[in-house]
Amino acid sequence: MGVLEKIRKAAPRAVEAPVQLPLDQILRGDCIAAMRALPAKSVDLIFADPPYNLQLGGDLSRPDGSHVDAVTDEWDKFDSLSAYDKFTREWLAEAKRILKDNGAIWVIGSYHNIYKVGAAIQDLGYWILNDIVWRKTNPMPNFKGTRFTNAHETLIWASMGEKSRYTFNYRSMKTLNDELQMRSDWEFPTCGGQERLKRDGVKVHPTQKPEALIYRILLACTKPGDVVLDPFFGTGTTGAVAKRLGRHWIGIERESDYIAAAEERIAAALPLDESSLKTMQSPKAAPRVAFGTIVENGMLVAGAVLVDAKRRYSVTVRADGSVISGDQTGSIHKLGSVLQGAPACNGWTFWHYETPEGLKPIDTLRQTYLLATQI
Amino acid sequence: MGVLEKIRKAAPRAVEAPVQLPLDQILRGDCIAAMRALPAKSVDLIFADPPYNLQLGGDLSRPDGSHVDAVTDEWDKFDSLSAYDKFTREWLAEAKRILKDNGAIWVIGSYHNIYKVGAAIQDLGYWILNDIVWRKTNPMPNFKGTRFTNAHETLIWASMGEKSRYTFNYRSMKTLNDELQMRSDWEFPTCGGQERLKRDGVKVHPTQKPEALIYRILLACTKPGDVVLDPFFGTGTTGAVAKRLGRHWIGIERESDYIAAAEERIAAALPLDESSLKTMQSPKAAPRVAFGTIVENGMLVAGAVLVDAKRRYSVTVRADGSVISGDQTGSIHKLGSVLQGAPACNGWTFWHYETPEGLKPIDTLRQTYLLATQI
DNA sequence: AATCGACATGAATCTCACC
DNA sequence: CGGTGAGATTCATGTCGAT
Repeated sequence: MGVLEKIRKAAPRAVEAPVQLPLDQILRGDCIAAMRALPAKSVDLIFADPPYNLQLGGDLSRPDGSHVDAVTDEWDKFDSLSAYDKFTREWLAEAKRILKDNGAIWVIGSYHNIYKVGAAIQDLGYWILNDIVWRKTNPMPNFKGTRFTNAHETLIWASMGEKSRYTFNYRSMKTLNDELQMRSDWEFPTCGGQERLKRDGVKVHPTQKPEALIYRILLACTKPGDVVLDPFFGTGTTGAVAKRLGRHWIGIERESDYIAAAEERIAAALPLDESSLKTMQSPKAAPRVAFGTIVENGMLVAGAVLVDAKRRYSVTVRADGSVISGDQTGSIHKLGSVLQGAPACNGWTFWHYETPEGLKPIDTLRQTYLLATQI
Repeated sequence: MGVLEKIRKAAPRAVEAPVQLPLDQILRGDCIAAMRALPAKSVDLIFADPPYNLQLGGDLSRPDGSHVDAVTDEWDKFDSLSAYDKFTREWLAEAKRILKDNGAIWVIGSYHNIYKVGAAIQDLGYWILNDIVWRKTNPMPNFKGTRFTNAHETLIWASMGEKSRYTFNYRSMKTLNDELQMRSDWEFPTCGGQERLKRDGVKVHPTQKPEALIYRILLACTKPGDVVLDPFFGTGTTGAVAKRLGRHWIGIERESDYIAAAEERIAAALPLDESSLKTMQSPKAAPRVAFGTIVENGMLVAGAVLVDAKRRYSVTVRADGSVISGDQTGSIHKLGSVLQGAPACNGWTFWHYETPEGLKPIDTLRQTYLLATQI
């Protein structure tokens, strides 16, 4: 074996250890070119929100005559369906090179593009694990009455191959969903209100995603310290959530306006145990509220301590909505029963949190949440 | 209209008529071969529930029915994936030939196959109108806790092309949904109980679809008397629902066990009577009333003044049913849009007239007129 | 100080018959 | 095939100003 061959063979190993990843940074530039500059097998998870190639027609107005602000940005325009197909396969191939063997990818899209994305994912040898439906609580109606209200978007979750050992924090998801398996249909409102980034009263990005959506994905499919890459970074939702959850992130973005907004936003994001109350929301319709939802919405933060009414027991809240006491972990209900040695326990009424007015049962948080979301 | 003109208008219909379709029958045989025997542009709607049989583990059969040994190596996987792709494109191409220019297709699938199906639909020049999520109220849990509970299936609704004029009974859907637009996420239980066909206590078909799902599709996208083709007929859910709704149906099925079950089932299905079908018709079918008719009948007199709800604009009614404001004249719709500077305006709801009880939209006059002249 | 109503807006492939 | 004009068409949520 010649020297060159030896070097070639040795190179991969040498690369593996001291991998030089631009952690917690935004790389400015074209998505595919920037990905090419990243080392192979170096990233744990990719979350991608690529252009949807909407192909909108003329102007659209509401029945009241007001104008609908559509996505008209250049980055969403492609010459043809096959040009979009080519673009999709190129970035997905680069993504596969960059991912670790046990890594995984999430891609979000709508019916305009998700079938092309999914077909490419399968052709490239990824293994689809689930598709997830994001049901919007407040979608834009179909103003002309021509179709069904387009009330959802689709996410595809895929591993590197059939045998790959991907990360799935099953317990976290089950706890987040109040001891029921998390299903493939998730309900969140669209990104608006305080969370929506604006400059001079105008939205910075036309398609900003809700943090709650990314939060659930990173909680389900990464471990603390993992590296999450977002090749279509936009205004940095992925970076902000990754920072909150103690994950490393890398963003790729072309538009400097978006980069500036993202940097400011991520700088202001607080890691979980310090973050202050936030108002996001999720479920509705269902009278049942998972304790995880209370945490997801920031009404209680990870690290908060809960005690029973007589302060005999205490537990600490974790990011996935489970609680911990010594070496015991589980749902609020489970730990209530275990610590008391009782056959069952309603965690909602058993556990309390500190307020300036004294202890209050966490059920008041659930009531507040229901009031805010149900009317 | 003179006699000659009437004949000229009728002529195209005469050409359409003598198409020889095997209505309300099950064609036994291979789906693609049977479709080839059907005439072009003859069917109004296709509902298809193609086999999903990919990556299910254990036994696997190709779309053509041949057996595939357990998938263990990459080549086999690729082979089965591309074979499925080829099969999908073949039957979708035949479907496109058979459909009328203003026809449409529905296909149901899961993440195993729906991306291949959707990509093929787009490549073949169909135009996707919506994708619909069927949320199962009672999905099978993920027993191993390795993924999210797969709690939904996906349906794609596509027309023959971007400009095609497909059928969509908007009002029926809105009524069905309690006067809110029907959304793209539908909730139904899986098919079970009395509805599930069984023989000797064993389910006849592994993936029988709930009738409620097909019912909603046919109600939304067909008119009474339309022809619905189901190329993967199975136990005939499409036929049973079509018969109930007064639509013609054609089924294609290979397995004689399924055919026998389907025939028995459809024979027992009872059609809804005409009057109940009629109530589900769109009020769009109600005859149009010109504003001039209202004036002609003295319900408003020339010289009457109309204003908008906030009294910001006003127009005067003229004898021919036009309205005037300053030097602007035209229809109630045109002046509504011109005065507001809006791209369009529904004059019936925009303009109001004075009554002792206050302002009322002129649409109430139209309703009164319709009530008095109908029946 | 609460409450109410007007107004704004969100990844949207958004009319159709008749000259 | 293009132009024209009549006619049909919206839900949930957040903000802000008026009462």
